[in-house]
Amino acid sequence: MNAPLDTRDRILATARELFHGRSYSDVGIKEICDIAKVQKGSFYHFFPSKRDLAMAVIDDMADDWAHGFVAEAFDQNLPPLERLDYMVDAAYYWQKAAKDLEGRMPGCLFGNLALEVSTRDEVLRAKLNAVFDKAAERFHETLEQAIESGAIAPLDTGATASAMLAFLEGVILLAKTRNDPDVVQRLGPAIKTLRIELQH
Amino acid sequence: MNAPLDTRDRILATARELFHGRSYSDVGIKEICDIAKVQKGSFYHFFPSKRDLAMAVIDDMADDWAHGFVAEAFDQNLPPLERLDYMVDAAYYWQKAAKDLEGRMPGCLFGNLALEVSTRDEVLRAKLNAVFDKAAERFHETLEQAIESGAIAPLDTGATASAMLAFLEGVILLAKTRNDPDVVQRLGPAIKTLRIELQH
DNA sequence: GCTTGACTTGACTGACCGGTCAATTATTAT
DNA sequence: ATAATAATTGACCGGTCAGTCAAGTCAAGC
Repeated sequence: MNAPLDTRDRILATARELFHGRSYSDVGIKEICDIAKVQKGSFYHFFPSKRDLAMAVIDDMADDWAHGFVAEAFDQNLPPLERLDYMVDAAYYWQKAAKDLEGRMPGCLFGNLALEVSTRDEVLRAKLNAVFDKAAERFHETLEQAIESGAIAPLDTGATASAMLAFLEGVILLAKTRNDPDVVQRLGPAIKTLRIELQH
Repeated sequence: MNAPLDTRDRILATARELFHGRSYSDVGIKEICDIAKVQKGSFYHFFPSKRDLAMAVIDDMADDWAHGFVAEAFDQNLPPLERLDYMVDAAYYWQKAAKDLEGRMPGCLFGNLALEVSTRDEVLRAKLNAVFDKAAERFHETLEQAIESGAIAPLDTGATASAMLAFLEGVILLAKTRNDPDVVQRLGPAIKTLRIELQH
């Protein structure tokens, strides 16, 4: 296991881990290079700037995310409402594992980056926004199907989907501040109670 | 108006504004001093370190917050559920005003700082945690009163209060990422639908 | 008038920041 | 074999970072 990654991948993986565990501005390129066993010049051969690295990290994580537990959680074979619980569970176990390993709850990389950089980098903000849009879309289709199957009464699926995403991010934010993954498990399931009614 | 602030207050007010509008690590002491018209040495006469400044900023903001619109929103004379709407409204207008003024949504200073620093500074994390605890307490008493008055059915007031705070923070996070205060207005009212049932 | 202590000044430190670059070595295509 | 290109090296750049410090200013208390 742990097939030898090529230089670019090593930079990417290291940066992702460090950005997630600390923050964008707290992690310098030198530190990334040292850990990834790469020279500075080599770094700049693959990434024109630190900002471009951040872009790549977001893409990379969004990809893993979409094909990983998000794909599992939003499995079309699962009853819609169970997907929500699955998603909360996945978030919980992930955060718990990270805390057991490193002592601290890293939170959500996208949420962390969004609050840190979205006031000073319009392009990064737009990219993170797109990631959130995609996530909201998964909630959206889940809600549509839940209504179709009669599991819940009709409601404003678009707005409620965004509200659910916001709630999940908020719960992770609070859990991170409390440094306690259990917060996710305790509050998370309330995601199913969120409702925004249709306007008539 | 705008009585001449003394040096310490000028530093504090400037730092608060800059930290809120950008981020903790993106704002340097030199910049704060330049804007506050204070010399570096004078700064370090009042604040032993940048971190101590952050502490003071959090205290300062939490104070203004508690005696400002939070006190208004959680007015004991208002029907409990209306307080929740008031809180959401207040958040919306604040963010909207800030965006109209500066072009960007700053979000919540506490949420921003929490995600940025809580993985690398235990003391700051604890302080932000305490601010959240206090806020959750306002939600808590509101829920207790709502149940007492029969406005809502009994539920786990402690957990639901935390969930509401998390939701508010999440909505502000999403709105900031979208750079659109209207998100707060559209999703915010769903805070009243959140429910975590009592364990029997 | 003298002392004390809070406050201010601005030059300074050393570390670190993101980023550059010319030179060198591997790899690949022809 | 050779030419072209991709990847790597490590020294180097100007700027900024948080923080220090010695030298003062100034007002209050005695």
